[in-house]
Order: sequence, then structure tokens, then C-alpha cells
Amino acid sequence: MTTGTTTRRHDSAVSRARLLEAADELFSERGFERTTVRDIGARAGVDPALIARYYGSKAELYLAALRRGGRPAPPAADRVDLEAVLTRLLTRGPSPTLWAVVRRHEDPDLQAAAMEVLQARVLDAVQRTAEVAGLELPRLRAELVTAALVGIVLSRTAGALGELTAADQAVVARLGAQLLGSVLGG
Amino acid sequence: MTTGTTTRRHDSAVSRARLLEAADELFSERGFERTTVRDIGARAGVDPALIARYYGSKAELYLAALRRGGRPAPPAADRVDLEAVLTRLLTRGPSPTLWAVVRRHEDPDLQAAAMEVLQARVLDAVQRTAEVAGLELPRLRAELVTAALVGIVLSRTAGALGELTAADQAVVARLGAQLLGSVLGG
DNA sequence: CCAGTGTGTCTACGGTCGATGACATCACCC
DNA sequence: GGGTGATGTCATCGACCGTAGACACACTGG
Repeated sequence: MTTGTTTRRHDSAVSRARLLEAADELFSERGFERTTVRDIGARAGVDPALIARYYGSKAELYLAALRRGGRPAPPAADRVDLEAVLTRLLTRGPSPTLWAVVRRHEDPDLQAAAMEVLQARVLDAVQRTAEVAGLELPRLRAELVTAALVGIVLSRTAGALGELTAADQAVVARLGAQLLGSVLGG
Repeated sequence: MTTGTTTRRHDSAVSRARLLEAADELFSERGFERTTVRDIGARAGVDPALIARYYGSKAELYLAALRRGGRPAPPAADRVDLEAVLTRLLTRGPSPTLWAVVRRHEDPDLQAAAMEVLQARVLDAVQRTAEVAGLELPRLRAELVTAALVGIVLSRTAGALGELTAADQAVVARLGAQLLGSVLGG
């Protein structure tokens, strides 16, 4: 194990952390299937074979990255601040969770894990907003808003829509929140 | 060549058409990279090697499918009917063009071709709507609406959001149009 | 100094991908 | 009726994928 504060030439904890970090980045940028373990190893500066050793498989590394990003959900206010949510997601960029909305995983376990995170982070809060506003079909509205949200975040970082990518983030967040909020009453 | 009306046992035109049809379907369902030439051949009931013979490559088959779908753009009204557009896209389901918005092709030619179609079909009409409404940032608004639109259509057919997938199409189109139109004035 | 264990490196396997080209089969024409 | 081009079938190539395992090295405890 680690000998106190001295830096070791070989430290599995460091290697594991680097792999997890690189995996999170690459899964976010390209999604699960399009990132290879060799890519992850290269970005982490770690031999890709260590993924199998420390995480068991690429899929389990994905799950670990999903859960790591799983910070505590924001306090469930009655009315979600869409502009804040949008700003946060635009800043963080795409994530495996968002990809799973638009393109399901073939592996049901991976899909379920991703949707769990989405549920806790955005879906529930948006649905609650629709409910307290007394709107009909609150769940459908929440899912519709989430779908649009995902489209905006992914499109902005994809770069195919030039102005959306180039525009100031605050402007996108403001306009986007206006768009998303229009079916949540207010 | 074909001998009048008699059906031939071997007819390259039929094989080509079947491949194109199958390719369009599969590229729409799964995107470009995730569909294999073997899949296309299987669905078409045609040997996948004929893709190379008749279209040169998988990429060129993709371009052919893109262009085939390129029916004449709807008449450019001053105010786009978002509910109609949404209904049309929800009915047709995802398409290679929509995928290209959220996930760029690695091949610039494929990406450019896809964006050309998107431009003619959706972007221009939406932008024009924003312009005649005298809104600031018409292009950004058009791209934002397009991004949200793509998110909704892809998410609905992906099936990860259960109610969005299960809901009646007309309801989705109505709510979606309300959402999209909120940044286009009116 | 030596064993034992944690850690890293490298090669290779089985599988799938897009693409190629050899070969077989069919239809037609002189 | 035999040649000729069009069409279809098949085996295979090289590249890349995730994974596994053999091996080398570094550090620790005796």
C-alpha cells in the first residue's frame, strides 16, 4: 500500500483514478460504443490492459464513471430553475447519461444505470415542477422537456449547428430556458 | 437490360433498390457507424458484397440514401407550421440527417451532405419564421429550435423515456410545437 | 540477500468490420 | 450453340475491437 506521503513510482490508486477520469471524458464526448479501451488507456497514460485488471471490463468501468459523476441531487425545490440546470449541463457538456436518452445501450444494465442517474438529476425535478403548476400530463411534459434539453446540449457540443456552438453560453441558457419552460406553466 | 415487363431472375436495378431501401431504414434506426453492410444485405435479402459493386462503398450508399430522401422542400411559407413539421418528423422517425446534428460524422463529406439536407428541410424555414417575426438572433433561435426538435424525435423513438414513446403522436406534436414555438415569437 | 506480492508491459486470441477479387451462374446475341 | 457480358456467391484480407494471460519489474518483509 502507499507509504504515507511519499510518491510511489507504481501506485494502483493513481492508475485507477486516471483511467476513471479519462473514461468519463471519452464516454461523454463519444458515447460508450465509440470509445475504445485503447483510447482510454492512451488518454490516461496507462496501459489499457489495466482496465480489465482494475475494473473487470469496459462496461464496469463505464458504470464506475456513471456513479462517480453521481453527485448528490440538488435540493428538490418545487420549481426547478431551468436556466440553472441548463447552464450546468452546458458547462459540463455531454455525458453518458444524456447519450443514453437519445441512443439506448444494448446492454440493459448499462441503460438502467444511466436512466437512474437521469431520473435523479433532472427528470424528477422537472416533473415535480409540472405537478405543482397543476398541469395535465406532468410526466409527459417532463420527458418532453428532458428530450429537448438533451438535444440542445448534445447539439451544442457536436458543433454541427455553428451558431449554437459559437454563441455565448449565457445567451443559450436564457433562450433555452425560455423554450423549455414554455410547457411547464409559469 | 430488362426485357420489357418480364420479371428477371437477376435484375441489378431491383438489387440496388432493395439495398438503398434497407440502408435508409437501418441508417435511420441506428445511425451510420452502427449499421454494418452485412446488416443491410440481410435486410435487403441481397448479398452485402453487392454494396461495393453498385455503390462503391458503404459511405456512398449512405449518400445515396440521404439524397433519395431529399424530396422537394415544402414551400417556404413565412411562418413555419411547427406542429406539422413535428408531426412529419415524428411519423418518419429518426433519419441520418437528424443523427448528424447530435453526433457529427467523422467523414466531412458525409457530414456536409447531411447538413445540406437539414438546412433545406428545417433550418431555413425556422430561421425565416424568426426573421419575419422581427426577433433578434434569428439564426441562433432556429438552431436552438432544431436542436430541441432533434432531441425530441430521437428520444421518442429511442424509447428510454417511456411516456414520451408511448404517448399519442398528436399530443406530442401539440406540446412539442408549443415548446418549440416559444422562442419564435407569435 | 532473497522470496513474495503488487504493479506495469507486451503479445496474442477470437470476433467483427468494410472491402476485394476469384469464381459460378444466368441471359442474350451472332 | 458457343461466346460474352451482366449478375450473384463466396472466401478471404487487413484493420480494429475487448479481453486474457504470460512475463518483467519494483518494492516490501524477513
